[in-house]
Amino acid sequence: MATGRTHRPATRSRGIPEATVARLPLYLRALTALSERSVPTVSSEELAAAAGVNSAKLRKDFSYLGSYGTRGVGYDVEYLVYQISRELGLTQDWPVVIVGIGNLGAALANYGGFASRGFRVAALIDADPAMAGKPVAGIAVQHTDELEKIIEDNGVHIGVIATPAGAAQQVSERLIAAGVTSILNFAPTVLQVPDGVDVRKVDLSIELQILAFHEQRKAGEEATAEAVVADAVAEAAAKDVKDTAAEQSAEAKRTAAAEAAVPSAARAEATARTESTDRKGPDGDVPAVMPA
Amino acid sequence: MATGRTHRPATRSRGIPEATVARLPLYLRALTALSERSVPTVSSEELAAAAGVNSAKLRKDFSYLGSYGTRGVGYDVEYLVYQISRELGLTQDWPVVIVGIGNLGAALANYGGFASRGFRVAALIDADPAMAGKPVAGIAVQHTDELEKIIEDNGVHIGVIATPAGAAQQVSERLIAAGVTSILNFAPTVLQVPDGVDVRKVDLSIELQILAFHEQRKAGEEATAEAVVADAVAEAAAKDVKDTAAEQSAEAKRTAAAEAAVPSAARAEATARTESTDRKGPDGDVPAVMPA
DNA sequence: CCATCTTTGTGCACGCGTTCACAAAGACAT
DNA sequence: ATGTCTTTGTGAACGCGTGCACAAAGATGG
Ligand SMILES: NC(=O)c1ccc[n+]([C@@H]2O[C@H](COP(=O)([O-])OP(=O)(O)OC[C@H]3O[C@@H](n4cnc5c(N)ncnc54)[C@H](O)[C@@H]3O)[C@@H](O)[C@H]2O)c1
Ligand SMILES: NC(=O)c1ccc[n+]([C@@H]2O[C@H](COP(=O)([O-])OP(=O)(O)OC[C@H]3O[C@@H](n4cnc5c(N)ncnc54)[C@H](O)[C@@H]3O)[C@@H](O)[C@H]2O)c1
Repeated sequence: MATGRTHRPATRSRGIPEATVARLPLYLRALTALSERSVPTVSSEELAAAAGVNSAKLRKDFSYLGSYGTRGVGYDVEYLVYQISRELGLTQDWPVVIVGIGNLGAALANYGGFASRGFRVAALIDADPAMAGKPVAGIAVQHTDELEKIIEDNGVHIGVIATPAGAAQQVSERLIAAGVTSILNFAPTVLQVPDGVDVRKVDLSIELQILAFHEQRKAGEEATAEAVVADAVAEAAAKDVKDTAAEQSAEAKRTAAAEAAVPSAARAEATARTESTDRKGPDGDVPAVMPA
Repeated sequence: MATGRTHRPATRSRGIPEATVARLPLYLRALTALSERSVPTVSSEELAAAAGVNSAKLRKDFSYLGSYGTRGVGYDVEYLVYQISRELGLTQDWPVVIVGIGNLGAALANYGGFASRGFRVAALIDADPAMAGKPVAGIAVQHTDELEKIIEDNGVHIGVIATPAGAAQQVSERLIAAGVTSILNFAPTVLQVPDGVDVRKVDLSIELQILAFHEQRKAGEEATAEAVVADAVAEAAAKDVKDTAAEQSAEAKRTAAAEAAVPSAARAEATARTESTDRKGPDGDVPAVMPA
């Protein structure tokens, strides 16, 4: 889910591959668990299993950090925890602000995993005047007016956006102008940011859609005759539109497509459909325009 | 953040690359926004800009679905919305259960973006008897005892796990045994699942750590002499441990590493450190073992 | 009907990431 | 000290994803 990486060629000689960086937290978590159980050393095989990756991959990942293992024995757990933590910049304290203290923002503020790894919630910010001063997770919510001052006073470089989609772009601009250079975005929008600013996004809806794709695949394999037929109907209808429209004006084609697509979709759905609600998300989230 | 994909070679002839699948929801969102504004057609260039990707990539992605564009004009918005929706399996209704109705689970249940794309929250499940019957987002929470029955009765194939990390593996096993084949996991654990089950994870902590890594990089570039020195000290201490330990037994090396790593880390931190809290997350989240 | 202009669809090359497989390093026993 | 056994670190091959660049398709205007 990485986005917006400028992927500068790393002036620094030691360039750790992005894919490796993304796995380091995984290794760190597994190592921390071992450390708690006072396990002194661990082999690449064992650790890889715990982290859910290939052991060769893990060894190669570690090789980018240096030679921290001992052949015939494995890796020293405590030592590796320290090295990875240092590489990830976790040996220092990162003040973080959360903007948008609604359902999600409040949950994030309450999340313990935040503080447990060197991240400190420096402030909670919301545009709703009614929220101002109200404590969430033991911290008083501050109004958006204070945003710039908060960022600057606390030397914040990492911001979390949990506002409605419509406000996200503007919020990101204010954060960046005030000094933030890393953003974790929970709003379903593509943020436009200048070079040098890293954006990572977490999008529940996208994750579910990807799962749905594979789920449909699985269902399609033990294809019920019924489903195949329904699909064929939809397919045929779609093709008809295309072929017919080819001989028409672009305008006519568009109309034909829109009209034909809906009924065919409805037909394909008929088998599984339970209830057709009005698809209209709250906040700025765009409603799906699928057949109603 | 894809995980656990079995990556079966796709019996079906039409194999859409995983990277493309992950982008389809992005395109769909941009297209839906255009559709709302009644924009009839869109060029690959425009749509790519809206989705934040390269236009060549977008065209190639669409080419896997078929030839849905018109040269010299672009793509028909409505038609493309339908095709992508169908490809993602969004023309059918997917019942979803959320397990673990705490801070996060409740926020998810309240999230409108869920229902807005063909996903229907079929049930909310929690192990806490006190929660049972309590309505969250208009749905009564049900007890874990009912899990299997709920899954089977509603034909649920997609499950969301928002329990503490310690419970996640067990919950996933029950879900899978009851018929779930796709899991969206918010708990910070690597789930062990059988072939044929897709798992995608959302891990806030990992995202922040990745951001911290890049943030540290940026800070290192306009390296203050102070920071360089502190880093060098830590580095030297670390090296010392390694070199010295090489002449000792593994046991001694481990001890030396553990002891030396802490003070050197503390030293490196000294500049930026604000407050050293006891790192102990709630729930099953593993506490970081870094210098206290 | 022809010319021009726009935009798609894709062949191709390149770079990154993954995985295999193995030589070398080192622990440990004798 | 020497041999055996375990496990690392990495060279090399491969496959996937990305982006360039362009030919072909088709719209549009004269
Ligand atoms: N709730 C979830 O589970 C969930 C899941 C995935 C994505 N999201 C996304 O996260 C975002 C927040 O979701 P939510 O359910 O918490 O919504 P919400 O409506 O409960 O909360 C949004 C909050 O943002 C505040 N806000 C609005 N404009 C603002 C601005 N310009 N500056 C600062 N604050 C502002 C509002 O006052 C409100 O408190 C949405 O974009 C949503 O699509 C939510
Ligand atoms: N809150 C966040 O912003 C956030 C962010 C990232 C990750 N997470 C992770 O998501 C998970 C939930 O976080 P939270 O803040 O909501 O925690 P929480 O403690 O508020 O909620 C956990 C809920 O799960 C229920 N539960 C416990 N064991 C269960 C079981 N076996 N079956 C069903 N339900 C069970 C508990 O009764 C509780 O209601 C945690 O693993 C956390 O690490 C949370």
